[in-house]
Amino acid sequence: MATDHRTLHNRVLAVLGPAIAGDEYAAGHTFTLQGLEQDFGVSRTVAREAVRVLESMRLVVSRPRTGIRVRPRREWNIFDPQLIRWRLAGEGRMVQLRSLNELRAAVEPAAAALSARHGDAEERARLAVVAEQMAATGRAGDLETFLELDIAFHRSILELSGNEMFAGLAQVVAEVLVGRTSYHLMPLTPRPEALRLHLAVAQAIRDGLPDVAEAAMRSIVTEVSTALEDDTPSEPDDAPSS
Amino acid sequence: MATDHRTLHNRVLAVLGPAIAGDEYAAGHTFTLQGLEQDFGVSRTVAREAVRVLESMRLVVSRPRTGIRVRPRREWNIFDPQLIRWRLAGEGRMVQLRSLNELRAAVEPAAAALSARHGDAEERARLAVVAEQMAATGRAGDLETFLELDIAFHRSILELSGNEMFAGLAQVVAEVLVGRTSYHLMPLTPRPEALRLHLAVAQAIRDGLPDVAEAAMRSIVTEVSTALEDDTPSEPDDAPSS
DNA sequence: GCACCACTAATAGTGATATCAATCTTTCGG
DNA sequence: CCGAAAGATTGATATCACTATTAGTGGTGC
Repeated sequence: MATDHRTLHNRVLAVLGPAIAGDEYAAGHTFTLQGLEQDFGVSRTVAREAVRVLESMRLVVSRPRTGIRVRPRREWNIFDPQLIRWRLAGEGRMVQLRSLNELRAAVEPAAAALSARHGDAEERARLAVVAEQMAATGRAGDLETFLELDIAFHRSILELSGNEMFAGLAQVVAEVLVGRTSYHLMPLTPRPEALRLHLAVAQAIRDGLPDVAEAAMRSIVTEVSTALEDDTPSEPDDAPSS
Repeated sequence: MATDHRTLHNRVLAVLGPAIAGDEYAAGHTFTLQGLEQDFGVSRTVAREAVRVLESMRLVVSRPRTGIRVRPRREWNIFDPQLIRWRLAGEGRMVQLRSLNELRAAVEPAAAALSARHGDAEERARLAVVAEQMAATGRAGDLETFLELDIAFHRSILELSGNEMFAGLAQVVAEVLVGRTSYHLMPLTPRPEALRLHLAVAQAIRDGLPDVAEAAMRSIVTEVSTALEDDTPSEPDDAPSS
């Protein structure tokens, strides 16, 4: 999940990416390769490779004589999990989380229904086990393990749906959950209602009840929505690796 | 929308990207930079930049001594519009379209409802105009203009929803519509029912009726789903620029 | 005098090449 | 069985020639 920092251009990206994604540079701001070389103390090759990546995410365009220009936000590839992580690290965190949650509200119930219909029986059964483990670690207050299980739970459902695009969102959902935890937007011990709902989803999927699974999943994400409205942001306890 | 082919590395990508995305190389297959240099007759610089882009899309990983390895498909950033276009050009076109349509079925009705609630009044009114134009050009059999209007219609709704993530899907939906048209998966003249539904969505959004807008939009995408089940694939009439 | 067009020059990015460093894998020897 | 060395491949730097784009500059015609 964490980005590979072995290469120099990735280390440049780890600084430049969040800066652009966090709106520190207005759309239209231009960099030059030479400027980047100097600012980061890297060779031209490295600077260029970093720019190529930003370009493929549509954060910037590079043109001769003009330099490297920051694109308006609406042109960005905002489904890139890397970009999501960068944005969750910045100012617009809460706005971003609310957007992402609206997306989850649209997709995850549909995925749960599909999973109940088409998912592999063995996998479906395993889901209930994960939900039980979530309840146990949740009540014990082991947030780290809980996060892992939570990610596994939602990932399994998105993958069980049999739809590649839904499965592709697993990475996005994982970023959201990690973000919510590391920025303390998660209650210290998960709400019992949430734990109950996860179990309900798992059982409905296991028992092949699409409508029940869909409704329960919808409850999960709408519960998160209301929580996000109330909660106040805070500093990360452990800066997520970009 | 079309990719910029002015740079060499983009021309390399235009060949290599569709080849990998189209499963011509199994997961685990490795390239070497030297091999790419020779195959494409480009310098190391260019080959590396192309690899960097593929790497940022998570299609490959590059490691010393090992080379450039193709990742399993489930790790790809399948929401990248570039990648979607590459995949729509390949064998798995129909599977991909069905997945994308299931995604649309989850998202677009929700977006339509949000637009009816929160969208700017002027923009909402303009939607009905676009729907009328669609009906006119559709009946006239002007598929090219129809496609443009269709894209504009869906893009407007996704943007009016006020949710950045939904707006980000506009690019994805556009790729789908372009793909369906250029691979002749679109009827020669749009079905009257579809035209009627687009108008219904536009009017419901204009009149601030979320539930009606949502239901009508749901009808649009489910109609497409059933159409996709029956239709048989065919060759592109004009290869879409990658 | 003003508008417009063509030419010119400066400025980035683009592409190629050479060279060395770092790293991972495999193999071979103890 | 373990560890060290060798070999292969990417990673990084430096440098040069090329090209596209823009801004200026000057001339021409109205």
